[in-house]
Amino acid sequence: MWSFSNRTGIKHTMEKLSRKEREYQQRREEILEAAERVFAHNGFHHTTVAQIAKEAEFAIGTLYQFFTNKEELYYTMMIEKFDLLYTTLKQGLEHKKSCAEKLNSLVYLVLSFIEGNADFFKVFTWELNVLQPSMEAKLKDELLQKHFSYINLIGGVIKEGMQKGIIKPGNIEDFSSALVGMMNVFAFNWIFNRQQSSLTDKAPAIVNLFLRGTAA
Amino acid sequence: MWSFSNRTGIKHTMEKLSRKEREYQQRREEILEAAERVFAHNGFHHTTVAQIAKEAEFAIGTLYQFFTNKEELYYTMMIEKFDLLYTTLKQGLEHKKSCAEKLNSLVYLVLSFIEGNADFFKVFTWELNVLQPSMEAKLKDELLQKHFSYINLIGGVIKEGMQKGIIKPGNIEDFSSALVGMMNVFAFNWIFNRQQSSLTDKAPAIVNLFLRGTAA
Amino acid sequence: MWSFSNRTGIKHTMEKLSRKEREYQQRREEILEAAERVFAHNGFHHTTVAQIAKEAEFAIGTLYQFFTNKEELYYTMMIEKFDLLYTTLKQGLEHKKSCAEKLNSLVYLVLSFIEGNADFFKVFTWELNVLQPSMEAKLKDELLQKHFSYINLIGGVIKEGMQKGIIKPGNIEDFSSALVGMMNVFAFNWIFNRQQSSLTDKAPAIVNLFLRGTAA
Amino acid sequence: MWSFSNRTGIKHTMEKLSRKEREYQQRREEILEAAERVFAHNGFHHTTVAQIAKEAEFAIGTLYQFFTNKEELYYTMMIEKFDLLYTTLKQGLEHKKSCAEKLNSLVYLVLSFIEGNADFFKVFTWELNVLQPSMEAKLKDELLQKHFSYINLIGGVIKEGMQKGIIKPGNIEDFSSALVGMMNVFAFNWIFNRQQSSLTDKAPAIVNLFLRGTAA
DNA sequence: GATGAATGAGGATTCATTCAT
DNA sequence: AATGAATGAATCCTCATTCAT
Repeated sequence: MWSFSNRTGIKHTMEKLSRKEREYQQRREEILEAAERVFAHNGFHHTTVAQIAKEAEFAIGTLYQFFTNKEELYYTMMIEKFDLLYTTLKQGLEHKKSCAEKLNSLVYLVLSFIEGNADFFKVFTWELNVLQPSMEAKLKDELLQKHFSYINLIGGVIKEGMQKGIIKPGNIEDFSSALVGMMNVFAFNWIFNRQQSSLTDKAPAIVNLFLRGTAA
Repeated sequence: MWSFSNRTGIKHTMEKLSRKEREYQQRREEILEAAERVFAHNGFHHTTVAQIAKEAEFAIGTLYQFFTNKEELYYTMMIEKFDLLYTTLKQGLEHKKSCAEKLNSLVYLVLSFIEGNADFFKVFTWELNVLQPSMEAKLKDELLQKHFSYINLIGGVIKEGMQKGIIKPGNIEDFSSALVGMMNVFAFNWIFNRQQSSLTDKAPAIVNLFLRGTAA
Repeated sequence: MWSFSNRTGIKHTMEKLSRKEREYQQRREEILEAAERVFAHNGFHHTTVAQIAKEAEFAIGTLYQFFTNKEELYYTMMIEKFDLLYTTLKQGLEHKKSCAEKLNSLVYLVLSFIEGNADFFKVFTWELNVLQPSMEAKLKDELLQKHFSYINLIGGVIKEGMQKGIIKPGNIEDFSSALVGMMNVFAFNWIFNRQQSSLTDKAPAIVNLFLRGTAA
Repeated sequence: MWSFSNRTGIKHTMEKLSRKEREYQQRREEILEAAERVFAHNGFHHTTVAQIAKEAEFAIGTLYQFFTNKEELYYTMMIEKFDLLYTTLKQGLEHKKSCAEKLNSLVYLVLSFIEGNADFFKVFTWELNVLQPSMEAKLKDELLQKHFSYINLIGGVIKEGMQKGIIKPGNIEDFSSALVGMMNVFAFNWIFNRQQSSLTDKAPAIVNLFLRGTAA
């Protein structure tokens, strides 16, 4: 009997804790989303902490309970986006069999991610290295790590293509770079042209050019 | 008599003016070069006008007699670089006959220009749009114009390739974008990897991938 | 019967109240002690309420149920210390007969108090008047009152010495000041030199200089 | 002939340079004086840079061209005061013959200096160590050096007294401390009592107490 | 009664730009 | 024309205090 109430007690405690935790994470997420919107619109240096606070509907001081400073807020946002991109790709490619299928999905997923996170891409392409002389080396390194993971994931697909004889032997890094480069320009142009038309529509052209260009 | 003195006068004035003008241009150029070095090293926002003045060995106030503000200095520097790139390409492609030759030269010249102006490319890729919310719309437009000229020049080569049946029919803009995208990534990586190896070495790989990918 | 229950009731109530009261006083005291430690270590302005709360192992909000603000906490701590010093001196001098004995004890007790409350002295000497432009005039006045009581107590001993013909006639305030001044410097130096040696060792020298200097 | 005009030229240059230098020093001094007034009135932490700037009739930014930060301004002010005190004492004691004369002058000069620089003393006594956890260790050390110089100067006079048999053998440091302690309390009281009466009037009493107390 | 997350006023510092010399 | 000292608006961050739970 007491063991039950005890369990209930534990449960209750757990619920309480997890509610707190949940609320904490929720607020944190709200702030990150607000930050993404403002950063993407104004760029890192033209964004004031006050703007983000207003957008997030929190007081300035509150932001500083979640992130130690403006830069951490910025990098954290970027890192979480990369995590999401990575996870999305990982899951999306899991069940594809052929290498061509994988490449198709890859390009499609990336472009579609960018379509859905235009703000992030804007920030990513334009400001990744603006913060160069910053002190938050740790966070910056983490961000670069995430970027490498993403590049390596692409490299993996290409490597597989080579092994299967679909892609001609060559420098995997160069091929990955070429593919990423093409996706980025299209994304860049799409954002610049105010997102008329659909970015994902360009996927077939990119895959086609890449596959023919690298065909064995 | 008067005509002589007049001529002399004119000549003298001209010489004087042109010396003045020459000196003016020379100082202006020195400032732009100093600016390029400092901007490339620190990025736009982490560069102070005082730093540029020191690098250029002029007083702060003097810079403001050549450029109305920090931003104009920045954009002017960028614009002049683009002009140089454009001229270089124009001249370099002038006497090439075949389209393949042109493409080869194009890629080689661009990569080689970037190698020789790494600072500029650094700034260009990373900060082109950092200045978004700025007021100097006029200058920004001019910079975008220059960028388009450069893209169009590439488009011209591709169009020619299509007309000659070397490149399969398709969206010229897309093809240009793809090519530019590939060049940019390689440049980006090269700069990131501290410029080990030569960037121009990558030219054949890029052209090959592009030509095979777009072959008719 | 009723008297019993009454007594019990009263007793119970008293006990309850007094337990509550006791617990209240105990917490209050814990907070004050924590405050003393932190204030002495960091000074008033470099101490945050959060630090004190952590040191006291209470929540921030709890402190505010015992003290209306940071300043009150500070002054209260100081006042209680002065009370303690005063009581210690009062009791310590009570049974001394001769004036010389009293002076000896006085100096010894003060120095020994400072030795045992170095933190307090640190705060006292260095920050007594830092809070000048503060609003809590009432508390500050109380603190000054306590300080005067302490000075007067010393004055009393000196007065007695004059009446007994041991100390030459003169301005009692001046003599007290001189004595306090000497004690303070030694205390100051002792704290500054990281409390090597014993501060109380200096007591004879001080008393000697003072007594000879003021001998009738 | 040219040598003369040359000389004139040099002279002119010298005058020009020295005027700049003179003006620079003058502004610097004005700022320091304004800082002294405001710091003494409000204490370090209750003084804002804006207040000092207003008092000095300069813009905030201008202060930062003379002093790297608020703390440096503070310490510099203190250090210069100590320099002045030291020089004043040094010169004032130079031509005194007897040790008693020297002690008399010493106490008189110190008290009189404090009278004329009440603000400085206020700051000195109350805040010397408030800045403990600060980073400007270099400046703080310099300030302590100046303080030691002052103490040593007093120690020198006492040592001389011992050698001449006027002061009984003993710990010079203790004797200096005792004297400084007495002077400080009187100064403290005088400042506290709103500077009624004259502080220097207390000099004879102090010297008398000290000399009798330490007589051989 | 206890808690500690949220608040936002306040202050130090930077730096593009001006203008008197 | 060249200079660079003076300016002060702008912005990041801190922390005493409050109040909903």
